[in-house]
Amino acid sequence: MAVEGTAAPRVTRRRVRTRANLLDAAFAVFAAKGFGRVSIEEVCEAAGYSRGAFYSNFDSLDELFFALYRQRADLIAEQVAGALAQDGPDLDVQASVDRVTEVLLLDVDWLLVKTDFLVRAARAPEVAQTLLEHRERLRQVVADRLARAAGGTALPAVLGGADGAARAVVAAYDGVTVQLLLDKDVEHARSWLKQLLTALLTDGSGTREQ
Amino acid sequence: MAVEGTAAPRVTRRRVRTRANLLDAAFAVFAAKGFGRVSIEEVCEAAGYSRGAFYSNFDSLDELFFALYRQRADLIAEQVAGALAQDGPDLDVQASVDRVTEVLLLDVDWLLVKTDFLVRAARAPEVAQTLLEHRERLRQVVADRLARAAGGTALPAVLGGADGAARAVVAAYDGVTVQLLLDKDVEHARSWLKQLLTALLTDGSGTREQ
DNA sequence: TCCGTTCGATACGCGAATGTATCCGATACA
DNA sequence: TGTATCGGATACATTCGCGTATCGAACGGA
Repeated sequence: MAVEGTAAPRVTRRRVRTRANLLDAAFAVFAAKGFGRVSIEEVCEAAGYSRGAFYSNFDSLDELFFALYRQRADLIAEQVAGALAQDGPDLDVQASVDRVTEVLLLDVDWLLVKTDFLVRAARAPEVAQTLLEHRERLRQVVADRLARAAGGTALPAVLGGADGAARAVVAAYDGVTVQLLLDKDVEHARSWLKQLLTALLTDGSGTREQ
Repeated sequence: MAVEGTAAPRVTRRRVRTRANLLDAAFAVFAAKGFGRVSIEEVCEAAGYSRGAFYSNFDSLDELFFALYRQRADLIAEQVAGALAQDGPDLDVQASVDRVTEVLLLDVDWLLVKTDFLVRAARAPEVAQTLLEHRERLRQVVADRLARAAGGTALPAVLGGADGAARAVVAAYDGVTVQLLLDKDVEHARSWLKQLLTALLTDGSGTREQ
């Protein structure tokens, strides 16, 4: 027996597939042309449906975009958490940095879409809320990892503990992302992010120049 | 006698004013609604002109946006250069960090427009070129300043000299910008950027925690 | 002040994208 | 397998923004 309070909407199998297809197509189209330059029809065409299917599943392009972001953001969050959880409690930070870097700078298309979403969020507080929550989740995962490792490696006090350091990690990620979006050099971005994170999370004792 | 090779286009005074007004209005409208959601007519209305004036001065919204970006970006570049040049050759980095931070995080509207421009650049290589050049100019100014101060304060070697450090400064700026666009807390962003830059440009010797 | 040029306003036609209303085929369940 | 419901396609009206062509007024030089 369905335990739902309201009338059961009869969970159709086809609907789920269609919705997923629309989301996937939207991701590709948004990445290629940018959210601001995409019409509903383009998404439908890319997914192999007509506009009727779209309006049956979403109210507006904005709503689809929002759903798309949540879907992918959750996925990334899981991957990052996975990359950080899989090693022991007192392993070196360096290894974690490497693994997280691989995950964060895996897919340029995602960075493109994410930046589009940022632009939207910057002008819509309720959208910004979602993005902030996602970032907060990521930050928390990183902070936990750093706190666990704090026994082994010391953090620069200027940042204010594992919490501040985690914030710095996110900032570095965002900063490198910007450059990557312009020069499209993923490998360079990766190595540079590793470098940045290393500089931030370890102090430079014994290796300063001149 | 006009020394121009081609026929003199008779530099009208009114035209200059109109163009400037359109650019100013565009800045306000773009900041408020985002480039992707602005029509030519909206810009004209905000400036107090009709579409005829627009098409007499620009070929497309893209062209106006491009012109707008160049104008403002040059302005910022000058301000930053000024903030860094005004102190002596061997003054402490800290003072420069403070002054530059004030300039860079002065105007949220500019950050909004700049991010819109980034999104466009990410999908149009020729636009990206302009943005990269602007960033390169900024980076160079910072690198010069850091090189001058290198005698006084040591830089963490992980970043690879003044050049790498300058790159890191830009990345930190971009990273903090993202957060600022979401929470709109300019003061917090400023103090945090200072903190980040300090952590990046000085090593943590003697002040690490635990 | 007069005149030729330039600038910007107005009016028009056009195409694209939207949202809706309706219809037919697919699907789930008995 | 029959049937009621659901999902997506099609067709339509409408709105919106664009680009152009034309006209009157402002401007700058003599």
